[in-house]
Amino acid sequence: MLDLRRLRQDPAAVRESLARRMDLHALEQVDRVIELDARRRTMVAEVEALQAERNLQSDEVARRKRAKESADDLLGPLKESGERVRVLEADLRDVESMLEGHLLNVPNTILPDVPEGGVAHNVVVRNWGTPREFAFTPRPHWELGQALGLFDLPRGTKLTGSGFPLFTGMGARLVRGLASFMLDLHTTEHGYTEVQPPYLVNRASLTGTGQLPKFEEDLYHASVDDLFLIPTSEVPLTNMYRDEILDGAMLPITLTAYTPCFRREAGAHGKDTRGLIRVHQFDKVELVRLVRPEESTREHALLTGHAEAVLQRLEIPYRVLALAAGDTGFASACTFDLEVWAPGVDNWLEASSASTFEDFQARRANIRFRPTPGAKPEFVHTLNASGVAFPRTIIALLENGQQADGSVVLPAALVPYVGTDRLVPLA
RNA sequence: GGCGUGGUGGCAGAGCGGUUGAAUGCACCGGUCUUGAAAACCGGCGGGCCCGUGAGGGUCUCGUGAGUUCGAAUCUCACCCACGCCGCCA
Repeated sequence: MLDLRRLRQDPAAVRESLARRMDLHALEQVDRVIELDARRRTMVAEVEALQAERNLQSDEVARRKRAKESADDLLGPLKESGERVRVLEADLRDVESMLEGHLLNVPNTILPDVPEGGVAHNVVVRNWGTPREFAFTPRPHWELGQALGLFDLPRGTKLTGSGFPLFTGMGARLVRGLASFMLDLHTTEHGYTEVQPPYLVNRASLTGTGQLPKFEEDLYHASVDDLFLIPTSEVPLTNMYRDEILDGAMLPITLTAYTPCFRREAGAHGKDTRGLIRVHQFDKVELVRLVRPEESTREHALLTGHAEAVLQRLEIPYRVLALAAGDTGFASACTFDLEVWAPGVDNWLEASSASTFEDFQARRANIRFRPTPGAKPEFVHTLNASGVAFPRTIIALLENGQQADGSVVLPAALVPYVGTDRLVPLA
């Protein structure tokens, strides 16, 4: 949520920043917000002036009653002005709810360093690792997975539908190993606190992080209880501190969680339907940081490094993309994507997205802190990154590690967790 | 699912329908004292919004929303949440 005062003070700067998203709708929303904000302030002044007058008269009634004097002459006018206040307040509430409705649909502003343009203008800021030279044509992960008995996608489809992968045997073991490996890395070496959160969350939580109200169609909904399956553990982790005022000494708060993620992927039908590239349910280890505003740029780099460390330990070649303004997510002010190299499908696949939201989520979720004891509360800055998403990591492990004999060599870091250095085809 | 109890400021915990934004204690901030610290003492101390360059002023807020009333933390209704017991179940 944007800061109304900032919008009021310098609407041109906000509009300019939003324009970089190349989202005309956002600009229209902002204009509505500016208009409603002005209306709201006029109405507030009016209601409050009337209330102030009423309060004085009401105090006079109280004073006279205490002095055992008659106050009957004041009661009539007070009753009447009470009705007027009631009406004005109802109008005010209407305007305020419209204002909030529009404001919640305005995306975050973009940071100055973010590249201009749309998806095509994302910038590769660095590469890590060197894609292997293959003496044979590398096979796609779905062939490898089937040959190695790691997953059974047709049966997963039978259980639920397409996009709900079923891992089996060493595949299931690999998933479990990856979870332990990543959590161990982040908790022992990067200092995160491990969390095991609920997988269903309420509307307030999803509004806090920005998935609602705009992206409801992307979420699985348990309608009887009006709860939603989490699309990422960013939602429960960030919302842990919703409506709180934190002690500045607690910051930065750094959290990690291993959870499944559920995404309807509405509008993505027919895209990347093969294998594990795009699925409705996947596991992910998430990293969330709540930090002091002045730290957020540095924290963003640190966070990105934590996600990169996972891929480095797994010896997976990857590249870091600075997303262009037009490709940056609704709530994000700046995002770096980590894309792993997948030789079998001959493509780079997003395995992590590291974003800084500045105070956008903190305003929605009302997460504040006191810079020093006794000081006025300020909004924290929130950041998060996948550290990292499983399916595409598994794709990269399989496709990069595959050997001519059909086996897959695992990176050394994973051996203690999976119990073998090599996955071999079923007999 | 049934019955019961309760939701007040960072925490604990008072609160007759009218100088109560809310006693008191703790915590916290500033000060006195001290070589320093502790203790003691003095003072301050919720949050949002609006107006104001500022000092400051106004308004709202005692789970949420409606209602009664000139006036509600205090009365009524609905909802939400927490806790306890029973039932069911991992």
